[in-house]
Amino acid sequence: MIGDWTERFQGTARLPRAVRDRLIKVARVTHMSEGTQVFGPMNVPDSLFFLYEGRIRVVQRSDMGRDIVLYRVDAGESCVLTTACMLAEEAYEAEGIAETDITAIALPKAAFDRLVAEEEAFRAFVFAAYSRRLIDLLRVVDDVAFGQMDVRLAARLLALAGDFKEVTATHQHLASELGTAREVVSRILQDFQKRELIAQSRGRIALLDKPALRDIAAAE
Amino acid sequence: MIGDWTERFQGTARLPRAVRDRLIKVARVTHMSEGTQVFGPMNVPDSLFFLYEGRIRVVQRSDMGRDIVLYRVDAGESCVLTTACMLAEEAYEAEGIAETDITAIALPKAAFDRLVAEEEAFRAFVFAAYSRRLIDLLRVVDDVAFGQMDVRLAARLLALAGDFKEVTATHQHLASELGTAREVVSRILQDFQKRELIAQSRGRIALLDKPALRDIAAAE
DNA sequence: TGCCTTCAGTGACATTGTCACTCAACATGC
DNA sequence: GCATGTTGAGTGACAATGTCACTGAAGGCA
Repeated sequence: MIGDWTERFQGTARLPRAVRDRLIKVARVTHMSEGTQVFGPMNVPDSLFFLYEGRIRVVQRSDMGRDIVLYRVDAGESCVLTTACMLAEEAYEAEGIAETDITAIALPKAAFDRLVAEEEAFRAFVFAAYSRRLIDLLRVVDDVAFGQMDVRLAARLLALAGDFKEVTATHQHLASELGTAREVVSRILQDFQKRELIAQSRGRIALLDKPALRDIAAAE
Repeated sequence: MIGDWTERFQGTARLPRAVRDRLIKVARVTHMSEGTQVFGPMNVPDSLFFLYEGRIRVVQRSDMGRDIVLYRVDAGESCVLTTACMLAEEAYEAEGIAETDITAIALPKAAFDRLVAEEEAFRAFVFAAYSRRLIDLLRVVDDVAFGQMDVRLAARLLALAGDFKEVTATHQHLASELGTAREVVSRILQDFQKRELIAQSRGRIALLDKPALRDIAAAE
């Protein structure tokens, strides 16, 4: 059942069967439950993680209470920040939190090294993963440095909602997504509510007018 | 004279002579003068750059006039953002600008691939470079999202001054370093001046009290 | 029903960003 | 020297965002 995990991997670099088979041999499958800290400053892994099932949220945490979500690792992707940390052996402050129950595949460093050396497809996959995260972070920098908060909030609501019409999140959660304060989120949501773009109840936000929200989010 | 370039490379992964010799064979040496755009959205390189001499400033540019410096590439380092871009083939908005005259070594993609496959030291070097930049970007996100402007400005002044007592930069330049507006920099520098931490003249800032500035910068 | 915890709303204020200017410092040509 | 143009810096008013100290509402539970 784990045998087909590589088929889930996205991006330009799908791994062929031969690579997949080699991976399976050396990998250890691990499970973690929702809310677990997968990695963090105090919790540096000695293996490289590939996510088979579930989702990880990677968060930058400030000395004060504020957080900001850097990106999410979905099933089929690799979490290169752990790799980065392992290889650079530098301090960093980001932490990864299991947003659902997860199944991950841990690849010991030596095995990783050998695969990178010997399998071109694997190499391409790893580099693509790195590149993707670098570009994700560029996006975050752009948003935080130059983006307006209402724009960012509208975009985040739409992203969190997906195909649904409702988001289950407190104002505090949304603030921690965007790296701002709860009061700021409250203010902007009030405004959205007055304009009848959303309806609020405790812990839930109904998106009444997605097209209008998309307009706001597009002003980026 | 270029033969010893690998010796300059920093970090955990210095390249041994064998790797170095292979590199020299396939690399093309290029020169660019100060102010040239080394790479950018409209100017995607087809090779991987290793900087032999000089410095490159990597800047994120917003749709409005504002900029922010992401990091600098010094002699002996590699510019992985170009790599990232090449491999991911995704759009990005950052651009690299030669801050001095530079000498770079361009490695065609095929040669890069072969070296990564065959030379463990080179592989380690490349991964370390990626990791370093990821961590640099985490730092930028942290600064922009949670840092106070006076703290960031004090830190940047000290960094730009190095061992000297004076910084040659306009308020606009400093604003573009930090991703803020000129007026904000002016205000804060006024304050520093009133407190006799600096002295200003057109285009130059003398750091009168570095220890005090360091105190301010340390409040990060 | 009466507490208790968590979530959301509010007003005052500080910091930062934006806009529309003015003035000062240098460069250049006469 | 002087007139003029260009660039760098200062200023005040205002908007957006962040911080603080609250209040009150919603839901859980004994």
